[in-house]
Amino acid sequence: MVDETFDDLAEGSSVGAAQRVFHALSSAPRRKILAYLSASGLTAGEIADRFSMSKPAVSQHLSVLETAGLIRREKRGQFVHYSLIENNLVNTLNGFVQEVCPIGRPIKKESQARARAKDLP
Amino acid sequence: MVDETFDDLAEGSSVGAAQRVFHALSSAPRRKILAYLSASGLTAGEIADRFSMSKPAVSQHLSVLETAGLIRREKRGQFVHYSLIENNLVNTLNGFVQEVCPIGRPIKKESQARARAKDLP
DNA sequence: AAAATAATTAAGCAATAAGCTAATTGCTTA
DNA sequence: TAAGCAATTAGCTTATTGCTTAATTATTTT
Repeated sequence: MVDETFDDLAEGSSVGAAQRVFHALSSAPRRKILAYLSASGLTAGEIADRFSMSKPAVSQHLSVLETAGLIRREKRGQFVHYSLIENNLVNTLNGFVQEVCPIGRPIKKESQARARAKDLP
Repeated sequence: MVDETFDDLAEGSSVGAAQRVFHALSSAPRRKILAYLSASGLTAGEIADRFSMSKPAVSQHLSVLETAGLIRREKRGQFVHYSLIENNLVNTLNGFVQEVCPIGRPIKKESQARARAKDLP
């Protein structure tokens, strides 16, 4: 067992941006909200109308999505309009896929080196 | 409030494949495991060596990843080798990005229709 | 066959998350 | 300014997660 304590692959803060994004995406209602917002901006009430849960519950989900940087909040009069921040979502997912999928990256090299070390006398 | 009860955007089962994948990805240790496996297959013990937590804890994470269809398990003698199933990971993330990002899809049309309905007398 | 090693399962515990209702804040309008 | 509506915050309950140590299963080695 080796303690490295890097929360995410290349991030220092205790709860990194990637962690917030992936946590936000782990909830089906939150993904559904993102899908709704991909069609058009909506007020908090319009979003809540599309769910069977209470308004405060939806508000919490919106808060999680906003904290993750996936949606933006804009107050107009007594309404709060929410809309998608497409960039951040795509960037985070892409960053992860890059890390896990095809190309070389630091952790890949480290892991390969360790794998090789085991094969030698 | 309207109850629609579709867990994922286009899936019927109570806990859909997408939900399992996103849940699996919501944990930093699990993402780290995926990153290690992207470099080369590893035994359960080799994976556990890379973490500060206990072996059973790592085993649980591996189980979650396997249930999500992100990694495969292969027993050879007394060792268990784990390796990445790249296809499933990429497909699920891509499916989600397709839904949320650029192109037309059922939920998009539905939401746009509802948004328009509000603007009419 | 006994002992050692790899890995998992089981049982239990503290921390977190997701939902509810009730209360609060902020804006608009009668 | 009082009433009403939009939205969030607060306080609480229940379920789930993520870990721990101890016990179990399966394989290999002596």
